[in-house]
Amino acid sequence: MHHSAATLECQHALTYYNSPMIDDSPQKTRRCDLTRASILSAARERFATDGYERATIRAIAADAGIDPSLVMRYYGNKEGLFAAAAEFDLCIPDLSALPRPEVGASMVDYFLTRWENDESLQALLRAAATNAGALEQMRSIFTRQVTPMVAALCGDPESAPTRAGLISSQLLGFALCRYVLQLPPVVAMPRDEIVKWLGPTVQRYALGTK
Amino acid sequence: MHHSAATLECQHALTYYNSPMIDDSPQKTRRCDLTRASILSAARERFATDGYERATIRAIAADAGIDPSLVMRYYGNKEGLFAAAAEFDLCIPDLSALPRPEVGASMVDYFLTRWENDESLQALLRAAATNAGALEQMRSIFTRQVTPMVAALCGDPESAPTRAGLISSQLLGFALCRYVLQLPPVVAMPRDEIVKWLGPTVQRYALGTK
DNA sequence: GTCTATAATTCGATAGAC
DNA sequence: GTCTATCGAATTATAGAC
Repeated sequence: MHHSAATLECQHALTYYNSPMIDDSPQKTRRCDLTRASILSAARERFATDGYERATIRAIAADAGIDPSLVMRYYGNKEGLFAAAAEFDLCIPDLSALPRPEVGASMVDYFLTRWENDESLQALLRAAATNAGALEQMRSIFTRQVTPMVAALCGDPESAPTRAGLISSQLLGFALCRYVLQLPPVVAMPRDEIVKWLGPTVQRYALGTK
Repeated sequence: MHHSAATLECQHALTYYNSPMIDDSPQKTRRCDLTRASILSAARERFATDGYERATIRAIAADAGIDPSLVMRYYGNKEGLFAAAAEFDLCIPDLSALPRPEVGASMVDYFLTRWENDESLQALLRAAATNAGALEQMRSIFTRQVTPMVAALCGDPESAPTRAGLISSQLLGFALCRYVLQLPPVVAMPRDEIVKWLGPTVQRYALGTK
């Protein structure tokens, strides 16, 4: 589902459009919020399917059923819109409590779920090929979320970045082939088969040796 | 629309400037050919670094030191130019003669060399995120070159497409992280270490079991 | 063969009415 | 708050001079 970026932006809007003295505790959903949410939703879909350059503000506004100038009003410019649409947290769960031999399969399973339920990731991957902001965001997620997770798992701060890079190469590569390139046999693979094939690979990258 | 008039234009020019009776076997390099070559070279570089949309014909022409309209004359339109710049053959060598346990490492080693010496591949990967033609070309390479190679290797026509998909996911994913996303630890990995980590993975995808 | 000039679109962004 | 109208810039692509 759609995460926290919308909420953050809305809070910003609330503090701006409401006098500091007014208490808006009843969480009233205003038309403004609906508009903002529909823009973000349409933006995620367009960015995910078309990439950064081909996703036009006009098309996004049309999908959201509003005027293009509203997009500019709420998000400043196209970069700002993309940043809001692609902002998200991997929310990596704590895997260190799991039995060691299961971490590989668990990671694959978790990332598959994440990919299928969040268009932001696809938008980010597609856009990273051409857009500098998207690229920086992918690097940031890798450094601040994936690498620490792997470090906590393998307990070796020295090899953790390399291991995180290897894991990312396999998981991102699979997502690339399945969701972006849509190679037929990769699209056709059932979920349990994916876990059986990729699980041991990720397991070795995370905890094994060369 | 302007179909594949690119090659047609060239042949037209050749038959026009050479009398049908004249034999030009000594491979005389004409100015026309140099121009075409410099355009292609500049196009590969731009498409590889900027992706399809951001690589403009103007910039490519400027890099090649010629007029933008010449690009149109030789390649018809932007799609035609990209097709010409990204067209290539993986030239996969015959690995079936190798000792079985070495095929994984050999494949990784071969693809690494290919990636580092041919900008077309990077151009194709970057462009595939947004351009339909590039996407179709990647699928074509997968179906007509990678899958047959894997089939010949594992001897099982049924599992070959899936195995080819898995191998592609790892190799393309690594290229994505190293050349496009440029994740620091992945960029820093020395070549022998890459082979040691990815070799067994590819080996298992090609010949092993789940 | 190469270049000049420009047509024809398209898009991001702004100003302002209501 | 939302929409109309439009500007300015960038791009692909064409026509034609030399």
